[in-house]
Amino acid sequence: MKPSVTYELLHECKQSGARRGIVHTPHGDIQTPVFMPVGTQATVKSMTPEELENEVKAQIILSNTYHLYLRPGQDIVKEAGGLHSFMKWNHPILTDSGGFQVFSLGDLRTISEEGVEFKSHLDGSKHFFSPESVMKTEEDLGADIIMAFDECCSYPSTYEYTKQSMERTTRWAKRCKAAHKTQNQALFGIIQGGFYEDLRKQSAEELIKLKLPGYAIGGISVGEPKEEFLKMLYYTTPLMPKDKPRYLMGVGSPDYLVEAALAGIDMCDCVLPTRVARNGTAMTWNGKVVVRNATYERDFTPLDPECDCYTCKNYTRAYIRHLVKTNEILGIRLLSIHNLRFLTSLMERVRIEIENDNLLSFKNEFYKKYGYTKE
RNA sequence: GUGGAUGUGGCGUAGUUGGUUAACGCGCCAGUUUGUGGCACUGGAGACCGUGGGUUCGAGUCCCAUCUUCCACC
Repeated sequence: MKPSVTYELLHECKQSGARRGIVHTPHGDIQTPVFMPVGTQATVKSMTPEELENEVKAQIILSNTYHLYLRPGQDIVKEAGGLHSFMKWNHPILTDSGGFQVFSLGDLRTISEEGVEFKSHLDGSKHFFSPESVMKTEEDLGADIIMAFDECCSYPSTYEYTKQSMERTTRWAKRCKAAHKTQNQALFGIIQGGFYEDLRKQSAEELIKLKLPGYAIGGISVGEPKEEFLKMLYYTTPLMPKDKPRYLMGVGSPDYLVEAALAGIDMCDCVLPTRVARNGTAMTWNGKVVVRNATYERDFTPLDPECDCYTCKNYTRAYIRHLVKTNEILGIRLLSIHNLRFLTSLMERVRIEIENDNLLSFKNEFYKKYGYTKE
C-alpha cells in the first residue's frame, strides 16, 4: 500500500547536497525545502489561518500533542472533525508528539521504559504518555504527519545517558509503529543520539529498518555551539533515506535554515520567528533588527525594504516600535507576519538557488549581507 | 493666619529603636530567545534622600529654621 505522505525529488544542487522536491500529503503538496511555522496550541500565535495562507504563504504548520491533550483535550478536537476543521486550516499539519516537552519540561516529568509521566504545567495533575497513548492522541488530532514519541536529550548529556535514551527512543518508535492504525496519517521517526556520531548512526540504522514514510533529526539545536550543530547536521543527514522527507526539528534562524538545506534537509520548523516577534525583534535580509530599540524611534522606513509582506508594504519601523513599546497587540501581529514571511521567502529563494545549482554561492552572499562572518 | 501632614532617581513608593557602596515597581537603555511552560527572561544607566543650619564617631532617619504641596479650622 502506498503511504499517505511521499517524497518526490525534483532536483539536486550540483554545488551541494541540497534537494529541491515535493512532499505529497492528504491536504496538498509541500514545495521543499520548506519552513513550517509552529502553532503549538492549534494556532500560530496571533495569526489567522487566512494570514498564514495569504500573507505568510505558509504551506504546512505544526501543532503539539502534549499541549492539545491538556487543553482542550483530543476528544474535543476529534469531535470538531480534527485539527484542520477545528482551526480552519485546510493545508497540511504536522503534530509533534510531546517528545520536546520531555526535554523542556524536564523538572515535571519522570521517564520509564513504559513512557513518561508528566506533571501538568497548568495544574500539577499527572498524565502518563506512552508510545501507544501518543499514537492514539495524534490520531484523534488528525494531522497529516505525526511524530513518534521520543526523548529529546538536553545538551550536554553524557555518552551513557544519551545511548540509553536513544535506544529507548528506538524501542518507542517500534511501539509507535505497531500502535499506529490510521491510513491517512504518516508516522515519522526521530533520529536521536545527541552529539555522538556512532549513536546517531545506530539510531538512523535502526529506525530506517522500520520503513517509516519520513525521518527527522531530533535533539540538535538545543543550546550547543553552532560548530557542534553543523557537525551533527552534516554527519546525520546523509544517513537518512533519499526517497523520503528529511525533517530537521526545531531549527529556524536564517543561517541554520540555509545550512539545513545545504545539508540535504527538506523540512524545518521553529518557534523563533514568532517568539522574537513577540519580544520586538525582526529578522531581515540585512540581519536582525531589534525594532524596540531607541534608534528606530524616528525611522519611517519598512522593517525590511526588500520584503514583500503586508507589514513591510504598509508600516514603518517607527510605528511598529511604538506599538511594541506600548504593548499593543498589533505590534506582535505585524512582526509575526513579517518574520514568518521572511522565512518562507528565504526558503522560496533557497528553492530557486537549488534549481540553479547555486545554493553554496547564495549562502556566502547571504551570510555576508546578513552579517554572519564565520562559517 | 492657626493646627496637622508632606517632600527620597522621570513617575509612584520602601526605608526597621540613627550604623558599611539608599531598596522596589513602572518607565528608560541594551542583551537573550531555535520540535513555545514566555506580551518572557537577564543585565544596565539614573538620587549630593526639598533647602540651610545643628546634635552625633556616624543622619534619609533626631533637633531648629525656611520653602513646597495637601488637609482641617478660623
